[in-house]
This record gives sequence, structure tokens and C-alpha cells, in this order.
Amino acid sequence: MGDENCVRLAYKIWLDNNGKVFGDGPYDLLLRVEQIGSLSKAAAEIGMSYNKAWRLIRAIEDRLGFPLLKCKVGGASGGGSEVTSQARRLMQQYRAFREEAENALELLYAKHFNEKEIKG
Amino acid sequence: MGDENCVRLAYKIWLDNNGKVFGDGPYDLLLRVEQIGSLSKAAAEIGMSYNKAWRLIRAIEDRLGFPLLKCKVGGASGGGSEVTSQARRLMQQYRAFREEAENALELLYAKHFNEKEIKG
DNA sequence: TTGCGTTATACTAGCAAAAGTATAACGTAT
DNA sequence: ATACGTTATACTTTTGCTAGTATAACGCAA
Repeated sequence: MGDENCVRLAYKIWLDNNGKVFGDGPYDLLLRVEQIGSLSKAAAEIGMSYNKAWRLIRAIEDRLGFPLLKCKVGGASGGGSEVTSQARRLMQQYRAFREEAENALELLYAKHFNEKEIKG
Repeated sequence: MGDENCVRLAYKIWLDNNGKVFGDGPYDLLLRVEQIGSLSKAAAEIGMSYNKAWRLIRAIEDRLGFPLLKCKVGGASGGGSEVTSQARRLMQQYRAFREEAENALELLYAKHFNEKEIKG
């Protein structure tokens, strides 16, 4: 049972191509990879297993058709991953779109539901 | 693997209160109940089992805090359901909001992704 | 009193998605 | 040669959701 009058707007927005291509989760993960230079560390930061993070990135790359990460295996540091320029471009576009979409939706929600009361 | 360059916008929008409260599915179902006067027939129309439809309505009513349907059991016709005035009000608000939201999102998507190419 | 169509609800089963476990490969430094 | 931290990937397990099945209650009509 829900709290009496706490109804609120909820939404999920993503890019899709026969499956989820890009959304808030991948955006956040890539942002961290960009800063740290390691997918496993980025995943650990947000409490995600490396395995899950890797599967996520791979699935997206398959659907997107271009690589998100340029990965190195072995070496002094063990290896690492850096975000490709294509991925950085996508991230920028997505962030801008996402922000404006959120603003627009909240505005419309207020217009239709808050100015008039939801309960009849 | 996804088709090369068929990436498109996808989204789900709903009202929420510790679980989904209202969205496109319930809206469509209630619309049919309004016309036919029977939940079981309305469900059958869209290939949904009565059981599923009933659970859907009940869950929403729990979270929403007011009844969507006024139901009669037994009688010559077996019974029937009619949509409450509160539910009708909600349906109207949701439909108007939903339409404007869709327009706004498509517009923003075009602005950020179609005018510039998605592939780097 | 039997039958019918509807609402009302519990219980069960199956299935798909999510996530964990295990393991290999790699390359530098010591 | 060994160790270490990372990427790479298969396999297994679990879990949460979905949906079907069954059954009862109800009230009118024949």
C-alpha cells in the first residue's frame, strides 16, 4: 500500500536499439572510468561487480556498433580502460538531452497534476 | 547485436507511489471498462486475462488510495464494473500530460541527436 | 434449484533477467 | 620465474516477476 498522497512522476529514458543502448547507469559508469582509467575500479566505486560492469559495456557496444572503451591488459598497473572519443561525444549529447528532458517533464507534471489536485 | 544506425529514443513514464500507480496500460484498460462496463470483457479485448487485469487494478487502487472501479457482483448480467469519477479525472489529466510529454521528448531528442549525427 | 457471467482471491509454476563464481590471459616489475 | 592487477568470458545460481489455474461468492432468471 502506498503513502496516502505521495503520488509522483516517475520515468525512465534511454537510447534503444533492440535492447537498451544508453541510459543513466552506463553514463555514470563511463564518467568514472574516464576519471580513474579502470573499469574494475569504476565498478567497485558504485558497488557494482566487475563482471556486471563488463557485461553492461559489452552489450552496449554490440548494440551501438562502436567501442566505448579502449582497454589494455597486463603491464605494471595490470591494465586499464579509457573512454573512446565516440563514447565521450555520446555522453555529452546524452547529458544535455537528459537534463532538458528532466526539466520539461517536471514542468509538464506540475502543470497537469500539481496546480489542480490529483484527488478528485 | 543491434542494427547499425537504428538507435532511437525510448522511455517509460508513469505515476508512482511505492510502485507503479498509473501508466499507458492501466489507462487503456480503464478506457475500455468505461465503454463496456465490464472488467473481464475489457481485459479480453486486449488479450489480457481477467486475473491479471484485476490484480493490476487492485494494485493501483492500493497505491493510489482511492477506488478506480465501482463493481457489482451477480445479477442478470453477472455483474459489471464502472469507472469512478475520481478515476475519470485521473485519466483525463494523465492523457493530457502524456501527450505533451511525448511531444516534448521527441523534440528534445531531435534537437540533441538528429541534427548532429550520433556516430562520431 | 440450477445455470450463467461476473467479480474476488489464493496458490502455483515457470521463465527470463540479473548477478555471482570461477578461470584464463596478459604484460610489467621485481 | 613469480606476483599482481587488470581485462575477458563461460557457467551456474538465484531471484523476482509474470502469468496461469483453481475456486468461491454473488445475484438474477428460467
